[in-house]
Amino acid sequence: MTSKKAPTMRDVALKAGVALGTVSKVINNIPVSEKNRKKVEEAIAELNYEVNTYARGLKTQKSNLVALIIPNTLNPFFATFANYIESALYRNGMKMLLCCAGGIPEKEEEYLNLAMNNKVDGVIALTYSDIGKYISDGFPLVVFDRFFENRVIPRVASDNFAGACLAVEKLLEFGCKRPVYIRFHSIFPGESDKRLAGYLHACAAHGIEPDYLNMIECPENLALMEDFLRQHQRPDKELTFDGVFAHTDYHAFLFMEQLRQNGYRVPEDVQIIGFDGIRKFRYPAGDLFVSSICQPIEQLAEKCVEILMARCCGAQVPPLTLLPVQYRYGGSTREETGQGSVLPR
Amino acid sequence: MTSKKAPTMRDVALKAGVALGTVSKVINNIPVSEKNRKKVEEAIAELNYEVNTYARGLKTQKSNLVALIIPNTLNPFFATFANYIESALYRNGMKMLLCCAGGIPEKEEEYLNLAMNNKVDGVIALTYSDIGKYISDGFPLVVFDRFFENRVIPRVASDNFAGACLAVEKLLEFGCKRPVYIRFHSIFPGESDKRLAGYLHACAAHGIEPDYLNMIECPENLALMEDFLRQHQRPDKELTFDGVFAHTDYHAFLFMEQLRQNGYRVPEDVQIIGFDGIRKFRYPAGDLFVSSICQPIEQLAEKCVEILMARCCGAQVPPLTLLPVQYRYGGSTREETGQGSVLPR
DNA sequence: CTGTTAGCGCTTTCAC
DNA sequence: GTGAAAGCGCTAACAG
Repeated sequence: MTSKKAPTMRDVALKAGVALGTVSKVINNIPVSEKNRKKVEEAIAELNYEVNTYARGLKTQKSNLVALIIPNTLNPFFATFANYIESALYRNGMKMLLCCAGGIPEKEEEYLNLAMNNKVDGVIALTYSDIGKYISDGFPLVVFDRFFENRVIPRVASDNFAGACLAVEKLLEFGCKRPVYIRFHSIFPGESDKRLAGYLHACAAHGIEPDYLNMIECPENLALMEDFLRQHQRPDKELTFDGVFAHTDYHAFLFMEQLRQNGYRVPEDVQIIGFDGIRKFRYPAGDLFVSSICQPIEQLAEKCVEILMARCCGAQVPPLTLLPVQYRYGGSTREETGQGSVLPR
Repeated sequence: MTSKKAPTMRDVALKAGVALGTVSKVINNIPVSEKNRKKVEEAIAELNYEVNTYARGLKTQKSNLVALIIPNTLNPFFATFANYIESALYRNGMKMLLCCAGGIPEKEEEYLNLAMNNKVDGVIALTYSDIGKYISDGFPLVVFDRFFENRVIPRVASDNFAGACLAVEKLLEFGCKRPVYIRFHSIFPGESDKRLAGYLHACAAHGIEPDYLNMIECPENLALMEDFLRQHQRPDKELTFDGVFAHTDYHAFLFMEQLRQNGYRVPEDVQIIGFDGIRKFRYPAGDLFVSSICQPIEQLAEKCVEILMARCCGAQVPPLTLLPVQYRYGGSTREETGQGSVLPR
């Protein structure tokens, strides 16, 4: 089967006793007499014919391929995002080329080039590197979270500002008096930077003195958290804070472990809320690691695809689309109704 | 940039003042006079020329594309596998088309068809459905774990038999007297079925009466574990087992939680070893959920790609390749040297 | 509605 | 070495 040469449109035309163009029309759903359509369809079935994508692509300059650039799929957030991007693309008749660029700028550039040269119809990027310089306006690209100066690239993100406000408000609602923020941010500007603004805004709104760790994400995360902890211990070991909003679930989890190792109880002594909504073992059925402001990963992915499709059709698309986040209980807060892993819908 | 038509080989030839074929030769590294090569290379650089993959594919019937079929990337094992497949393919100059088939047999079939019709150069599949009937021998396919009757498809898997033996031996080494096995298997035959044989073998070798739960993976996992627990409680609530080898880390984790909810301590009262080596938040840096027999996911992925590449070159490849697994401490055993998340290398 | 035909951009003969 | 030319399989434009 593999060894034999695949049948071409010409073979189908011959077998059906019609012209090449007629076969093409049948395949592309262009009106053809019922009689001929039947004949062609039969011939196609008999020969097990399938269109050759190269020949078609050469002609149409369309591939029905979209490249997704993410750092990796080792991180469950990226992996989940990729999963839903693939689903959404598939529903749109597209296939996904996955690029795990993980810190290799040339690899990102290469995939961007694929789009430049019409090998893929578009690119969706969730990337932490300086992608901006490679692309021109009008390029079929949609980015998640990241902001590129002087570039008009449609962006999709969660409402990070509202999410941070929500985190603070939930902590207060559950009895915290002094919520702090532990931030480990990327060096690249993006929507997630607004978590800080949201935290500050919520503090101001509730008359709370803001207090936060503000560091660039680095391998010394743990040591920095340790320092932060020490600096907030009174001589009697009591902490000067009773609530933590962490930049991500990962940081929330690390800090929770650190607090527990130091003899503090979570959520009894300190309540913690993370950001992202990462699950144990499997999204979305698994339990959260910590109580969290959950990003609507599936909807974010769908929105990226929707916007890319619109863009490819030449439609006007909004420069920034923000999707709402949601608080969910995950064991690190004192909310007693807790239903950690209940599905979103 | 995107709006302008991409330069073709003809443009390069014109600019360089050579023939079309000469440009082609330069691009494909076929000997050409130094003078002409220079001219062509300059023209390419100036025009920012890139070969058109469709035209090339139409001619050569090669795409440098490989499809990876997995159920999804929501599960960290699959996601990690996909990540390393992508890396390995990239090192081989290939790009990865990702198909999350998740229970949609038609989707798998469709991607398999891509290979049938030379749209992709090969397929790697980690799938739990009846893929066997769609493929013929000689097809450029490599599968992970799964076994297809009457088909000669190269397979790659972990050494599940040895892994199960190792689990039992580790439990015994750490002081267990009665290790049981909790198995939730797929309905499709594969190498992971050999975990049962391994468990039985190890029991026999150490004069232990085997005792195991043997169920098909289903939504009632938890209830079945609950039943198992009840059936192994003496009237005084003491358990008739003191060690558990679980089919996967996920099942190990669920059972550990259930034991704890029932007042048993892990690892003090019961020690548990899972299978897979799933990490919290991120492979391989994150902590294990439980002590585990870890599959060498990266090496497995690399081996799949290596075999596929060999296969594509028409080389003879082994029908089954088994890679060694490794025990790692993850908190659910009484090994005291415990260094849970130390990297494999 | 149907059949014919001209390329899409490339690789690969084949003479030179 | 090099250049000319024949397609790869398809779509789309055109004449019938």
